Amino acid sequence: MLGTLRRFGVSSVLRASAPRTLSTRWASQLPKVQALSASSVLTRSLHSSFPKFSAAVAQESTETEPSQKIEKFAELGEQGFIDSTIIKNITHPSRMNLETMTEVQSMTLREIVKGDDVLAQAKTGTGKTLAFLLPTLQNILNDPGVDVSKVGRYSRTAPSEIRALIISPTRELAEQIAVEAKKVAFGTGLIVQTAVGGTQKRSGLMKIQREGCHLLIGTPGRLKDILSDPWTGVSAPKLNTLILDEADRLLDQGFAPDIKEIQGFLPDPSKIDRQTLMFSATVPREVMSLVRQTLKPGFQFVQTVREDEVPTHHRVPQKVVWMRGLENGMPAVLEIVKNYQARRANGEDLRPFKAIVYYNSTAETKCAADAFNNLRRSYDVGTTPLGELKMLEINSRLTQADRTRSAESFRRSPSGILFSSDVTARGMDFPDVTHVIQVGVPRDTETYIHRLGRTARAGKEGEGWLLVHKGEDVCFRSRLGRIPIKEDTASLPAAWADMSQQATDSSATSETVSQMKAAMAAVGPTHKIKSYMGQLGTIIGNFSSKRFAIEVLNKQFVDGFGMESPPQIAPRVAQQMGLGKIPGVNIGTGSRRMMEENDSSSSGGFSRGGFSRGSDHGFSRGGDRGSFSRGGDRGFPRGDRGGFSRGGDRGDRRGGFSYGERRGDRGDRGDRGSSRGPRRALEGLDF
DNA sequence: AAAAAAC
Repeated sequence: MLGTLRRFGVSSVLRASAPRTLSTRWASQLPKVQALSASSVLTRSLHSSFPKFSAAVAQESTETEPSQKIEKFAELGEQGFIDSTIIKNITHPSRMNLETMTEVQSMTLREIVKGDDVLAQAKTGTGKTLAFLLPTLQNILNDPGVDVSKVGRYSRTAPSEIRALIISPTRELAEQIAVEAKKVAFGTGLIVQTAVGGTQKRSGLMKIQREGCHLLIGTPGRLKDILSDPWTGVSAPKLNTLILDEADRLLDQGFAPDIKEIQGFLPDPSKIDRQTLMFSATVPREVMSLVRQTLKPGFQFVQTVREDEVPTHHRVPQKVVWMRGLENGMPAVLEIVKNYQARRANGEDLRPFKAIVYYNSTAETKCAADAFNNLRRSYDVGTTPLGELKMLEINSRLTQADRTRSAESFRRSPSGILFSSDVTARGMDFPDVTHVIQVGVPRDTETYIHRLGRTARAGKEGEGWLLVHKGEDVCFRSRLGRIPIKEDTASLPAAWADMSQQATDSSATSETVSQMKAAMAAVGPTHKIKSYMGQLGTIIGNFSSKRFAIEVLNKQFVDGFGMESPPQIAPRVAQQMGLGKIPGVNIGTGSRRMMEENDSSSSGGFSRGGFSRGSDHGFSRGGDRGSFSRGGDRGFPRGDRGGFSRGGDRGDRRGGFSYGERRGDRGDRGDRGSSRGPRRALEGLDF
């Protein structure tokens, strides 16, 4: 277990009398406040798992000015505290061109150089990456065992010289961190390498073997792969620093086992003392016990987010718009674009429109990207406000090459729209994003916060939009009730248009709706079916009843996608989801066949409503991998899908009687009478 | 049937 790896750290004295059972291991320690340094900033040494601990330290003055001393990078060099080459890389105008440290950077620097374990929470876009890279690279330089000298132009570093490992939840984020690390390390002789999935394993390994490695950055799967394989020659016998970026994500259900396994491949911390660093903008209370088990007792908890504050930016106006139907989502997005472009054309001093549109499933991103591409083609490219916008798409079902291309293209582009799944939700730094638009209630509070954080970075402005079906208002309130989101009932009439009717007037909104309808009609039927099924999986519990949810999805399929009738759901799937007796559910196996036929005759055959055919590359191929459970349930007895449901949210348990019941929202509901307390803490403070 | 992440 994670905890055992940490038990022999610095505080082994404290550990000696601790009970060995997991549940009580840390509970015997007393709370202790170590530092409370600024009105808006907290640093604490955590020893406690006692609830209500935060009350003891909540003595900061309520309002304002960050009394934290402003620190310059240059001073760190003058003091001889940080290597002069590193400082030059950071400060030189032709390089990173940074002058002053951000709060999180200056609050964690000395702790990390000292060797303490640190959990740091700071808002999105405030320089967390540099906060852990700078001291970590300095620590490697300080290590007397590290030789950065060269023979000619060749490094003498071996692949077994890895001193620090950084784990990231996504490939693109790992690459982004590596780019920044190489900038900081330039000219120091320190070697930075990456290990992520979707790339040639062999060539990556050869590069590490040839050049050596001090700092390795990667994603869980590939790291596990190469560290567990003795043939790779890549090992980390001298590793003394482990960094979890987006730590709460890496410690949640999906990733924790991988992280645990990776820790098992690292040197025994009782033999080689290891520093562990965790960074994130969100630290929900659910992960705190895992944090405590993974960090040394007495670790520093640095927060630059005030206790009573939700970790979103006050700079970002956030709006929620209620939609009449799910089919109104795309017209509403189009209306946001048009409204903004009209204001720009009117002479308002606005930056070029650069937006990320988030969906909860990959298939939705595909449908939206295809539809907007259809629409864009119908404009005269480059001459109209919409035609000049680049339409891009990114999700995990694309090939890695396409993912990289989209991300790079969006990063470089001054304007455009990126239709994205949650691959880009965390950590990604696309410069100058003006809008973050989220369609549908995000799966949890943290997801909302991180997506929103793709805008208003590094002191810039931005705006946040959330488009939600009116029937999801209860779900919205329970999941996002504490976030300062304002209702906007005026800006987007397209969100409330009745799309079952052909518009008779000639208003701008009617035009927007009919344009979008035509563009959606031309999207391939396979994508529409997958979108329906994808949404089925994510939103059914958001509505007050399954019947209601099905009705809403069917309406989108017909009135929005322009399809004849709702897609067929396989009987077994329907039963699994407790949809067997729900009115409106179209039970049958026709959808699969339809998609397979459509996929195999790849160049169409379906009418595409006057638009040129959208490119199908990548998606349909990848789509076969996991969706629609082809062979996915082989080996499981019927009705037991091996941990498919998280427990408690399957409606079919009670013989299909599920009408009116609602899913538990992963415990963040507050009306369940559970012993977990009223709700999870956004700030991670009131644990 | 629903993000992500290894071949």
